[in-house]
Amino acid sequence: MNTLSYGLLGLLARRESSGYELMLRIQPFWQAKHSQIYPLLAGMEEKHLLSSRWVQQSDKPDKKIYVITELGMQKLREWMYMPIAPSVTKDELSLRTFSLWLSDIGIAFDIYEERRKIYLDKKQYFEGILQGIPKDMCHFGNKEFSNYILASKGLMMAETELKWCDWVLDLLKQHRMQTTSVHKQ
Amino acid sequence: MNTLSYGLLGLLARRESSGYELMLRIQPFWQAKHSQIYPLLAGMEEKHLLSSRWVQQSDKPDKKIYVITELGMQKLREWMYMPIAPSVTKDELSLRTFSLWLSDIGIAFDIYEERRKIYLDKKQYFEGILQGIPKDMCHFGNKEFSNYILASKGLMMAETELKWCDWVLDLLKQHRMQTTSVHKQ
DNA sequence: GCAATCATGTAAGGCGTTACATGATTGT
DNA sequence: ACAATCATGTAACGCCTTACATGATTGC
Repeated sequence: MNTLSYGLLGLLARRESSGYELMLRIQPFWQAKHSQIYPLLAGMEEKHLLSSRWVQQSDKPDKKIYVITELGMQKLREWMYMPIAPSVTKDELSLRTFSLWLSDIGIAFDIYEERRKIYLDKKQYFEGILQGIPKDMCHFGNKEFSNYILASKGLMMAETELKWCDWVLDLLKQHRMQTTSVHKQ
Repeated sequence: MNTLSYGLLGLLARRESSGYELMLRIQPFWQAKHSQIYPLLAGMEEKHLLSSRWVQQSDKPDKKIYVITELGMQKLREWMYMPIAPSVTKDELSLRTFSLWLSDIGIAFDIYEERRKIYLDKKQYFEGILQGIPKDMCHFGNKEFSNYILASKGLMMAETELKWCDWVLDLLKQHRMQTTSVHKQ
């Protein structure tokens, strides 16, 4: 069983979901495509960690709802005592930043302004999540506590990323002003 | 050519390196093992993006130094105009946090205190990097500028992660105090 | 009309990890 | 003694992405 499987088990322990819905729920914390999740869920059902039923829908396509079994809950509880792998990040922007000195300042502006928008969207996404969480439910032992602290982390990180982007854009603006004033002299 | 290859090309454009050194240099921004990097570099040499020479060392094992070619520089410059993929993060702690309500508060303390140490190390690592960068070199067009803004981001992110961890640990402490006082009443 | 969302699935191939293999030097 | 660091490489396997396949509904 890999980490993603345990993550899906954890989401299903909170409430039953379709594969499609699980894919959307896990996105903000672990980017996985439907083509990875569907076979994984099928495998977990074969191992009796999950059970499923088809639900007919009139306006939308039929969906397969997965429910966690007692064996699944057992495996999930065991997972909580296992060592946690360090976080892995792969951000092309960091690698691109290494080679910034090769291109002109216009490209640099485009790159960080584009990224700024992404961070702003991210910030607003987590602000929306936090607004939907009733604050009196946010204490340890409650399922809402996890949503609360995860959304708070998402918001804090997005705010920092946004701050960094603005700072970089300021440095670029300062440089552009200095070089144009040199031209005028 | 994948993103990691361009990242390695970008590092080699700044200065020549061995495969081992490249593995260490790219770690903070893109986690890749030597077993992935060595065959990649060999492939890039076959495509004439790099050239290599063996350097003998008396105290340490011999090393193969890679140098970027003019063709490699050309490919790297072209890359700077291509769209940038969004950042991908896989953090087991986030998935573990979903299922926090299943385990007792002692486990929760262990988990976030362990992570706190990692964030503190990360913060100190980037502080060290920043201290080694001469501030007068930190403007656009200079190679040091990239190091400066990347290390600044690393530091800002680590500080935020640390702040978040302390905040979570505080919430856990508050909860523990409330529940023990209930027991006393 | 065209794109997006909802919904599930498979197949091929590329990306990445773990393990194997070797071997000297340095620090605990 | 034992672990860590330096240094390069290969092989097997698992993770993950891209593309293929289908099809209804909703909004622009």
